Amino acid sequence: MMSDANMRRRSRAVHERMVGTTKDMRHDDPSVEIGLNAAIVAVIDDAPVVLVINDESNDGDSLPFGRFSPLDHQTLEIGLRSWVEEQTNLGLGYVEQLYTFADRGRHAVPDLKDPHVVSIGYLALTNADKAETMQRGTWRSWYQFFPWEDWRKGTPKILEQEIAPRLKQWAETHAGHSKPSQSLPTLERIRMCFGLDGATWDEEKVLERYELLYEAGLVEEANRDEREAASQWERSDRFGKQMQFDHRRILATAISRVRAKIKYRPVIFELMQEEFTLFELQKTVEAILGPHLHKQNFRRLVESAGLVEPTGEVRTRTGGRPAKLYRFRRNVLLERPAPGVRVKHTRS
Amino acid sequence: MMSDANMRRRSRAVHERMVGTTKDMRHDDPSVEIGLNAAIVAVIDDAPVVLVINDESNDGDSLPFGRFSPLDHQTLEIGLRSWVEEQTNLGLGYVEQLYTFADRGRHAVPDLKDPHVVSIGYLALTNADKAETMQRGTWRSWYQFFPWEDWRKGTPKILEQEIAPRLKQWAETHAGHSKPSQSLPTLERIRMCFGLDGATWDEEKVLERYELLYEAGLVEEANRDEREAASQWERSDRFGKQMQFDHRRILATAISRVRAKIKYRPVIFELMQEEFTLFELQKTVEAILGPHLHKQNFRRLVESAGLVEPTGEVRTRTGGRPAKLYRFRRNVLLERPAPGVRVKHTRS
DNA sequence: CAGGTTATACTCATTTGGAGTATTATGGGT
DNA sequence: ACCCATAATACTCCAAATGAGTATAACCTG
Repeated sequence: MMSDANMRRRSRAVHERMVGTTKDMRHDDPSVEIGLNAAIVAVIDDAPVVLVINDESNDGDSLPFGRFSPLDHQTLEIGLRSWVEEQTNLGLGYVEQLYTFADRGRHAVPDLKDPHVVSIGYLALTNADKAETMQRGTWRSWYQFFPWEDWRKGTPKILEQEIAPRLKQWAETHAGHSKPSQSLPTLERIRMCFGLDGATWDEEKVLERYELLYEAGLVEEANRDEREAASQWERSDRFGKQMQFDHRRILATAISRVRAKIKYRPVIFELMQEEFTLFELQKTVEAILGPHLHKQNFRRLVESAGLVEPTGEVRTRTGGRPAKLYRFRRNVLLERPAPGVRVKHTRS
Repeated sequence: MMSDANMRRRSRAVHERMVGTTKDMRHDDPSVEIGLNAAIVAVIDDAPVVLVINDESNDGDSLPFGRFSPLDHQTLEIGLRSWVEEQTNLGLGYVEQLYTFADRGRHAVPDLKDPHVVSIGYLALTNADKAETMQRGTWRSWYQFFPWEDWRKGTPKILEQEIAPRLKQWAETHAGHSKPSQSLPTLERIRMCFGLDGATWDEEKVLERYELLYEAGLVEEANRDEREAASQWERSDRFGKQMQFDHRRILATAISRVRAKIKYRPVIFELMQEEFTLFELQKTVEAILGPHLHKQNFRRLVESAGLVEPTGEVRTRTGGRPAKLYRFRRNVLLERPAPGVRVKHTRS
């Protein structure tokens, strides 16, 4: 138990310790601001979409973002929910923290008189129902920002035609320039990230792929941040639409996270309406992961895992035999340690 | 491409946007400080240990922590590595961000004139070799802070004797008081978290368990933070040694993360020395997860996954037949999409 | 009511994973 | 030198999980 006096003493101790550890540091730091950014994801008409704020700026869309004020909100997440609701009239259900960035010169404003921003990325999942009440902003397919992630019509053309050759060229010209922290030779990293030359495509490596393209200077943001001469590149969406600040990186992190998470937690149901057919569920999983699932086995998987239960109703006009409707069995949480849609890909 | 003028314009836009979204917020916020906290983990003599700073304070040990200064360090991680090295003379290998907390009244200092602290937790892994060069701080078994996580000698006594009855009692007296965000009834949460009444123990739920004990007021930090009357509890380590601030929560997050991660990424080798026997490897995995592995199957798993290769040498004086030495095959990273020690528990 | 279409059920071969038995190579005592 | 406790390693067995089909059922359209 701690008295107020003790409390205060502790508080001083904190300060001394923290300053003590930074004796070589400058003390006239500009104040730091906390920025919250949300990648709000839904699946609409079998397409994975993210909520973006259209901007007149020519740096592209941004994710909804705002400042966190410690005096107004008890926790980061409460702050996030509050201003998202305020801005877009969209109540968030599932929310999860992604990552905190504070890179200087990457997303912070270079003018030192401006406050330094530490930005905390969040992932939120919602469903088409709730999405309808949304006011500001636009739902945009996330493949507009990451066209190479879209395997719905087979291997994306951009991969072999643009990305692979350009990355390899870059790797050769910059041989040995790879950071020491990167233990893998650049060519191998490229191969692994993009599943080239027989390596398997790992749909979870969204962030790694974006970072690689960034390093290679292929995404618009890299040039922007480098402030290189305007001549080198025409502004182009060839490698996906750009976004403001480091928002495309945050979105990449978000996609990586959802793709990984639906495999071991039943978060996929955050994206579904209350009742759904198994095929609708499959389509939603495929929208997130890529369309590689075997229909019959998917049914078996979901049913035997006890993730769903039939409502008794059916959905007609499916084009064929009517489909039974199901709902999420919230009780799985009580039975299984880590229930998720543990899909593995088919070969074909 | 962006001119400097554009850059500046963008910078203003940022400011307006961010202020715009916070119109109802107070603007005299105290400046915010960024605190970095590191849970530096190793395995020494088959025990999982964490580096703590001994403190004269009666709030217990703390994790190494320091302030992040955006002007001195390019990124958060660079800042972290820099002061850890400075303070402990320990070079960090594997480092991974855990979570960012900014809860008011929980780890922040309550006096508003003190700066608000946003604390970012990191996990770092190192091995006994490197650990020797360490200067300040002490290696302490993490089970001192979480005795109920220690299943090395069967089900921990504290679980059935102390935790289960007290939690259930708490759940009954506080029926219906559970937060709306928690959809599960409290009793069910307790059951799931601690594997009671037939539920399976999930070694990854370290954070959930700690949070539950915190909510129930059983861990020392809860009383400290609540500033309740000193009479209710004698200061006691019954539910694990306390730590300063929210460091025990950060450590819980770290343990959860390592326990999950070794299953799908080969991070276990960060904790090993260069050469090791398969049994040493198993002991290390067990130190992290709990000792539930079947020796023969563990070998099969590790070898068939191609995670290791024999060095050709053997280790004698094992007490029996000499054991072959192995080293980590870094090439697995090039072959398998997500290699890790995918252990599942045995029944017995 | 035929034919197209989708849902659902069922089969089969293979792989994976848990559990146990058998064999081999040391070191320590006698 | 030999016995044996001990640990390492090899091998077997069976059951469950998984990938990939084929077969059947129930709707809609014309």
